[in-house]
Amino acid sequence: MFSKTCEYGIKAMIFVAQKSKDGSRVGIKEIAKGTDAPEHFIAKIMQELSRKKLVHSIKGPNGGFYFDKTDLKTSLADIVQALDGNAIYTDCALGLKTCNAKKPCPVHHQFQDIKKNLIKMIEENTIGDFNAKLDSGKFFLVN
Amino acid sequence: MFSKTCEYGIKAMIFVAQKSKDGSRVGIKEIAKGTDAPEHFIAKIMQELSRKKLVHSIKGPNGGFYFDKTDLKTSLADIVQALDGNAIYTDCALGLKTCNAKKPCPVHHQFQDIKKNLIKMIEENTIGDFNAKLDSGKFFLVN
DNA sequence: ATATAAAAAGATAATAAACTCTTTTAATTC
DNA sequence: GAATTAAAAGAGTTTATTATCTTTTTATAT
Repeated sequence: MFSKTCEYGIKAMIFVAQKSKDGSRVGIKEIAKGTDAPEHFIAKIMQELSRKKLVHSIKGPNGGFYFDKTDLKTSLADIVQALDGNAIYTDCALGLKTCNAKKPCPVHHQFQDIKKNLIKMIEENTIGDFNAKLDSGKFFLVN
Repeated sequence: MFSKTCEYGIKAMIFVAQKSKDGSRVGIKEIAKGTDAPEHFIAKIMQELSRKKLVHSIKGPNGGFYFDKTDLKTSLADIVQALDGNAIYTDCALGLKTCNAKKPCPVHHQFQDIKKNLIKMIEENTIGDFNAKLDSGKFFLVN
């Protein structure tokens, strides 16, 4: 469904949001451990998300990544777009460049329904929404 | 959503089904042109689909790929599974190995809904279903 | 100021996916 | 049965993704 980059990105964002509830910051090593992701790879991903202002960071001792209140409104769609681009919005299931309602590929209409649901879902779910859920201890970021 | 392999595979299967309605066979070159896919690559894909009996083929002059009546009942899901495996059935959106209803990742429930719809759709749509639709001239395999 | 901590940036390496080329095998037609 | 046609199989190349390593910059604390 998503690239590894995106999978790690979503996990990391949820992890950081969770940890930064009390205002503390999270370092790359802690994120890597907490989400079972390769340290240097997740570093690149967080850099990118930071550059795009979906998360904040400060350098130096006691530095790290953190969420501010607006960051909590970041949706899954924002993260997916930042890391995987908008292929999910635009791309035809069969890879046709100009597939649309007027000139549809044979599976266009079937997939439009699915994609509509998927897009709605990732746009409606924000990172903030997951905070409360995770507190219950009923959800997991590593196995 | 799917790999290139799978995109080409679905297009090729629809194309062959279409062309073999009157009992004729379609060669790799014709498939490649008709679906705008790299010739040698689509050859590999058809080989694999043929090995898995989702389409039939015979060698030599007047040979090529063709559908018999049971082949028409092949669903999109069959093709996806043959080429991309069953990741779409089993894989967690965040890449967790043992993510399930009992031990869900934070986005598990959201994605289960989407996946359920997607799987239902690809299982219900067969290649045969597209034949009639394509005859109308309202659908396209190349742009 | 100096040492230290941590992210940012740049460069490189490994793996997998996508694509191509060549040879072999099977079937057909003459 | 020789020539031809077309898929099957095997091997190889290119490109993209994933992952790692090294250096630089920025901030903090002592």
